[in-house]
Amino acid sequence: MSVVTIQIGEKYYSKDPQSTELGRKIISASIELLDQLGFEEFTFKKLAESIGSTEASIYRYFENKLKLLVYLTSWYWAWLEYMIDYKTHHIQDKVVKLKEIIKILCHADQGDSSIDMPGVNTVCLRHVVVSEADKTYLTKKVDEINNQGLFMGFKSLCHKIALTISAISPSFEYPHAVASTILEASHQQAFFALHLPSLTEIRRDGKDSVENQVYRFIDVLISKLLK
Amino acid sequence: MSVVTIQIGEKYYSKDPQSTELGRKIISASIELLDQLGFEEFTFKKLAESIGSTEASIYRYFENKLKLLVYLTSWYWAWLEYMIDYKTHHIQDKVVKLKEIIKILCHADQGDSSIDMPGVNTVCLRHVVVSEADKTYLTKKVDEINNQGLFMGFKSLCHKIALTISAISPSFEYPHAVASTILEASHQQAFFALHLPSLTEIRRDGKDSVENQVYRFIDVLISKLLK
DNA sequence: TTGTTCGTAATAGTATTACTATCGTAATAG
DNA sequence: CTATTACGATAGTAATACTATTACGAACAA
Repeated sequence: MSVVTIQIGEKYYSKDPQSTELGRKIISASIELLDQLGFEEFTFKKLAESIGSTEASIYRYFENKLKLLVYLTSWYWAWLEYMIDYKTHHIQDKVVKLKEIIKILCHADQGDSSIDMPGVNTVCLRHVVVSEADKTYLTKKVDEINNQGLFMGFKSLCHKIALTISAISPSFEYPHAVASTILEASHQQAFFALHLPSLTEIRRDGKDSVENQVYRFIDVLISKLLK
Repeated sequence: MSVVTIQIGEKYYSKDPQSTELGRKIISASIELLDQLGFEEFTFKKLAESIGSTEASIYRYFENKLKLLVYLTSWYWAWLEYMIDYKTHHIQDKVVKLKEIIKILCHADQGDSSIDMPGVNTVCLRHVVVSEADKTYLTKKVDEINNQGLFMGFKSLCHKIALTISAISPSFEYPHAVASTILEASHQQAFFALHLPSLTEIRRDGKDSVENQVYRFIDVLISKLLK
């Protein structure tokens, strides 16, 4: 059990939420409130109430709720990438390595939570990312946010997966496209299993967990693709 | 060149927008305004101004802007499914048929727009669906909307694709999961090519159109998967 | 000790959004 | 000729997404 701090660059916030008690409360409370309410119903006023502070105080840390969501998702991507490095750096066989990466992406390795973060409920954060992360880029502000470099975390993770794909199959022409597709699919299929089950074969009431089923689906997909 | 009317069930609206002049203006204007502003900035007030009507009048047709978006996307799915039927019903070879379906999904067949709709700018609508369609289900209201049967169009399209996949590869265990994945990927990859190009190999400035490149990507994916 | 500065938080205010409710009138249907 | 519907106009409400101003408390200097 190790404790790790994930640093998020200063361009994500107006004031570093990790630097003060109030800031850390904002982060942990916002994760739980976003999970409960969803992004649309979530407001800084409700967040302020839940931690006994005020709206204006929260605006000192984050410009608006979209920026806060971008911060949280970036934290999540950085955390995933850290776990991938930590758990796969020793693996020589590239095929085995990719399988392990997919397992981490799908959270199919929940059991051995060898990395824990103080003040961050990673289970809640995962729910938030599954349901809300796409909203960070499905907005007219994409280009603006992208120009500020705030999608670096996602790009970096995608590139890491793409590199492993290329190592297995150097002639394959779509490593990044496949990487971004499986990243998105790992969330979508889990979401569909819970809310729109006729869109997937993954079942919430099976003997196996949704996470494991999603892992096996993506594993089949990748295995056949790179054969 | 044929003219077709796509019927949308009455559970989608308070008053049928196809039944009046104002209703049809609401539909065509909302597609262009959603394309311009994005879902977040889009309001019924702005829509009313753009067609010289009032907010209250629009509320007579749609409960809220999410329901309007659900209506528009359902229309889009129904239109895609109609085109698939129209263009592939005669194809015997299931592999060829699936390729044709994918071509239609990716809009790689834009050239021969043999089906046109009066009052619906299908190019704009496609943009809106690519950028906004996920928001119809990425909300806390998913289950409510789903219980009202408003995702039927998407499910039906997904099922049609899944059936073709099963016809090619009867033992394959994830036909629906693959169908929903490629449906989503066909939008995402096009979006990434325009806004986050480092997430994909698809390029907007290539010799080939984005649509054609997306088609070839998904075709490679499916071909290797079902071999 | 007193005063100044500084960061932070609470108060209050604004423009906009997402509706709802009521009323009047023109067109239309029976 | 009457009853309905369709629509526009007006008004109003609660909440949202912010912003500007003020008040407070600790730290440091004179």
